[in-house]
Amino acid sequence: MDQTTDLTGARPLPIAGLRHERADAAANRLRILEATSRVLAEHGADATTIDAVAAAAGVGKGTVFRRFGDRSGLFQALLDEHLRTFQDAFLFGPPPLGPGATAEERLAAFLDGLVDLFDNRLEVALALEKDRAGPPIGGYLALSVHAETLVREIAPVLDAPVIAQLLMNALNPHLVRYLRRDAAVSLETIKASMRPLIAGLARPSS
Amino acid sequence: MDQTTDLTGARPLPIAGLRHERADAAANRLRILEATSRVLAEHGADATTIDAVAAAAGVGKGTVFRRFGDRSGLFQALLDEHLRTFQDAFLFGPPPLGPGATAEERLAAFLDGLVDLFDNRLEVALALEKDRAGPPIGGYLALSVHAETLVREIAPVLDAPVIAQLLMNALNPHLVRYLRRDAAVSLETIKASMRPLIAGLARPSS
DNA sequence: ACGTAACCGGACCACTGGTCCGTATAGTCC
DNA sequence: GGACTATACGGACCAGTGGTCCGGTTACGT
Repeated sequence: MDQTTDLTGARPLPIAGLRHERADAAANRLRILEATSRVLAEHGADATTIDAVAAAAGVGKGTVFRRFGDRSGLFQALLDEHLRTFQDAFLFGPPPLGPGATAEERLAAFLDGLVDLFDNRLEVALALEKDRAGPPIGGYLALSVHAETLVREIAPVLDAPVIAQLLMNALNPHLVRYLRRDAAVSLETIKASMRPLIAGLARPSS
Repeated sequence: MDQTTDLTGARPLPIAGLRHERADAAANRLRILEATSRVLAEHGADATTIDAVAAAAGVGKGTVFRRFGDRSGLFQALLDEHLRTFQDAFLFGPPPLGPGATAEERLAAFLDGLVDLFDNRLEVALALEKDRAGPPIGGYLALSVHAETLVREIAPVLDAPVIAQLLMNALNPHLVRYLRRDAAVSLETIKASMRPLIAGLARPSS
């Protein structure tokens, strides 16, 4: 995906067909992403409007849209940064998340990681959730594919894509927030509660 | 909850403390609910704004808000009508949904029913989803409680409320729409894919 | 130094949920 | 039937939001 390695994490351009991204444009992208993080952390997902982000970044709102296309694109870009770390971990990292453990262990670790991710980056995930409508997009897609692969490996006979979707859907940011904040459920409990859901995959269904 | 039996299904008043609901008011509530159904069916959840509903009902938009409080309240009232049937079925109806089957069979039937419900009343569910933020409300609450009871019965040792939430979350209207419409997955496949998720509840986790 | 393609800012637009209040009317009591 | 009042009605109005547009600015290759 990246053709030029860039320590800042900025990708060449979200919109294709252009040669260079001007230095000021790149700088603004960074400022915007950073401002988004800040506003999310300080004021929460609901208060993080594009206007607020633009103001915090000291930039016109037109600039935000030009850089990221639309609201969804902004949060996707931000979340993708975090997702990339997670992705590396489950693709190339040490077991049980990475290769080297059984598929079932890996799936459990993957879902645990997803819980942690939502807990850490709750506001970003919530903000993104607001316009997401069903189909997994952006960084989520890679996660889906991974989950699907693991499910298929555990239970070749079952309909892996659907089960993977169901499992990933069970954990959504809104629910994590509710359980953690309002129901005072610990992360460990949430993770432990996911286990029985995958425990039934291995045995052939009756 | 209902203190006066009313064949039309209209409840006394959404807002407490008042004696009678005037006849014109009751009639308007019905017209609004009916118009909402129609608009949802014809134009989809996204296009179903309060203005559109009010216009379709031949009523001022103020009337809609007075009757139902806010957007969420309108769709909740509409969905609750449908949920009530489902509720009766799993509380008092014949097995496997109603009492008389094992808890595991009942849970499976319950989730199947939820899939059917989302499939039948997809647009209402989607419209409601738009403002719902985490905690189950209105009619959903009763469903949660039921699911929780069944889970507890199957696996007394596990954290039933959390697992119940996870299971119900796995099935959300957005996902059902995506699977059905874009991924061309059959209802049967979705239902079948939920089975392995509950299959693991019974056995003590390792 | 210059020309141009790329970029910027913020005024502007369309649309939405929600409020408000002057007017109309159902229901009741005489 | 008439009058009185709580209740309800309608739609103009408001504030907030995502997204567009374009005149003016600036980076950067030549």
